[in-house]
Amino acid sequence: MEESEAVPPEPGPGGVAFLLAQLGALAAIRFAERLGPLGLTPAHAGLLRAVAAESGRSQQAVAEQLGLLPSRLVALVDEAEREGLIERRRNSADRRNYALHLTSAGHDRLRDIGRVAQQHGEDFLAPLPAADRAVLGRLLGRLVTHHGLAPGVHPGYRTLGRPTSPLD
Amino acid sequence: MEESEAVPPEPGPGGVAFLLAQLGALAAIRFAERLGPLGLTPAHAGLLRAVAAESGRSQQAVAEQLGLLPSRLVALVDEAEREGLIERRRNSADRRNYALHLTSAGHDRLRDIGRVAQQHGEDFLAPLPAADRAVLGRLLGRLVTHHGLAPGVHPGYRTLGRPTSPLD
DNA sequence: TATTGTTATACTCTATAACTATA
DNA sequence: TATAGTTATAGAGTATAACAATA
Repeated sequence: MEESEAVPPEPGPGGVAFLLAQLGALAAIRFAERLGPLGLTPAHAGLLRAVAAESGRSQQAVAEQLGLLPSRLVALVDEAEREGLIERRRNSADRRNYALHLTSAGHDRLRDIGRVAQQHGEDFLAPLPAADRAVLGRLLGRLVTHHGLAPGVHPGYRTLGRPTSPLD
Repeated sequence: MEESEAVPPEPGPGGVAFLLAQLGALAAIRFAERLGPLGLTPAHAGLLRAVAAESGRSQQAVAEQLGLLPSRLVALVDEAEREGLIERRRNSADRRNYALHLTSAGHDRLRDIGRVAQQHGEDFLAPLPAADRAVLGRLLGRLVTHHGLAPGVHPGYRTLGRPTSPLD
């Protein structure tokens, strides 16, 4: 009953999927902006989270979880290591690979990231009352499940917001 | 009642805003994949739509609407023109600028894009019954309005899926 | 020979600035 | 001099392949 026949000749992008894409991109941009002052990008945040979630994994393992190329992960780990957030520890059993660990500074930074993320979430959803936010969360959760998205992994940890005060 | 106190020490990205970012990125990727066989990127689609929405505008005007740099728009228009989808017409009054128009092939292509977009939307939201899709649409619509997103404009018409059969 | 991490290369987009031709 | 469009350049990501050390 909502859909009249007066659909315009030029196919509008008015679909819900397009709204999702718009808002998702905006949310990512805003989050990246908030991360900037911490000297981090979303990809760094994802890396710290992935390492914290399971310490001691190899770069390959983490790269695969995040959907990043190994060569890209090298650069991210380099930066995080230079900042003293992540440590590469040689595996004495198989010395080809490194075991990745967060430093204590890395854990601190991860807590900062958490605070930033929470504030971002609140602000971004501010226009919706709590009940609606919950409904939205459930609907999105169903889509996430259906599309097989991994819990903490953003498809495309690309750049989005080189830090104001870079990692180096 | 849902939120127990057992919130993990590692701040999860579990917020609704993160779900939005994940799904939005995925929706954009999937749309780009569907556009590939047409020899187009999402940015091309946005350009065709913008031109069709108001014929005869200058490149500057379109670039501003889409949030693209003028220099980037030049490349997009070049490609679309090479494909015979867009026409640059000299403005005889002020010969510094061009008036952009869709060709008839451009209109055809825009209809193809519309079909692709609609199918994409249906498939992406398939797991939700129609009533839920409507609810989701309303909630997202409120966020879009609140954040001042322009109707047909995706923040960041970046690459996402160079065509399988490129424009040149 | 296979694997982990690393480096090298090519391509594309972003961003800025310089350039041209008009005005 | 200011503006529309264009070109040039620097920086950063993606993707692929080659490479070193180790297994």
